[in-house]
Amino acid sequence: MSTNLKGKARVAEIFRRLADATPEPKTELEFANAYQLLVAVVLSAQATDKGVNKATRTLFAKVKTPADMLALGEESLTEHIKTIGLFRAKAKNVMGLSRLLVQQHGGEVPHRRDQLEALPGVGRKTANVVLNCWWGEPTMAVDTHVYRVAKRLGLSTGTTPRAVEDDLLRIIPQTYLRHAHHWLILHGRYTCTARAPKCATCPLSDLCPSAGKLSSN
DNA sequence: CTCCCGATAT
DNA sequence: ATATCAGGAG
Repeated sequence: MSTNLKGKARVAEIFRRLADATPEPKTELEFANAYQLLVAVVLSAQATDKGVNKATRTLFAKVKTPADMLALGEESLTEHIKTIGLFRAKAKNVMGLSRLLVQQHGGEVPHRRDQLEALPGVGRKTANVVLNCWWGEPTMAVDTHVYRVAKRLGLSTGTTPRAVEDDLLRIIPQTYLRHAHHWLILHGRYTCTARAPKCATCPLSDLCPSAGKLSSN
């Protein structure tokens, strides 16, 4: 952290650089509509996007709506997602949320946090992803990457995803909020990795209090 | 807090 | 071999 920037100026510079590197960041999950996005995000818990995409490529060719999923059935869904971790619980949740979407939301994905979080397998983080990725709302989904990167960069000292989310929403300039969570995810996935962060080639190293420390925060 | 749980990177 | 991967429910 050699660059002499502090407080709001340092935070702004961090996101200015991330924005410069990836002007229009987007999720690496593959989907063709809001329902498929929701399912993909539920399946992505503790799994890689690549692994989820491999499974959903064949699944989403057949299943485009919650009604399609009910018609497919849990047994068949389980077969499609067997290569993804936690597949039994996820299959049950996806069937449950699909049933609820048909019964209570006319087969549509609700545009409201409380209605999203009422769906089985959907918590705050998943709801935040759908609200941001589909409707472009300035939410901050705190996943494993965002949590790690935010703490290493000293953007938050929170010890829960919710605390980190609140800190980030407070300190990130409005203009960057819409894309902030994708920037932090991409940075965490490819540069500020969990085990061996690439500080030597990191574009933020001069702004980062953890640069070169090789801990895991 | 524990459980869920296969694929991949290190 | 084992840490990690777009977490959530009980």
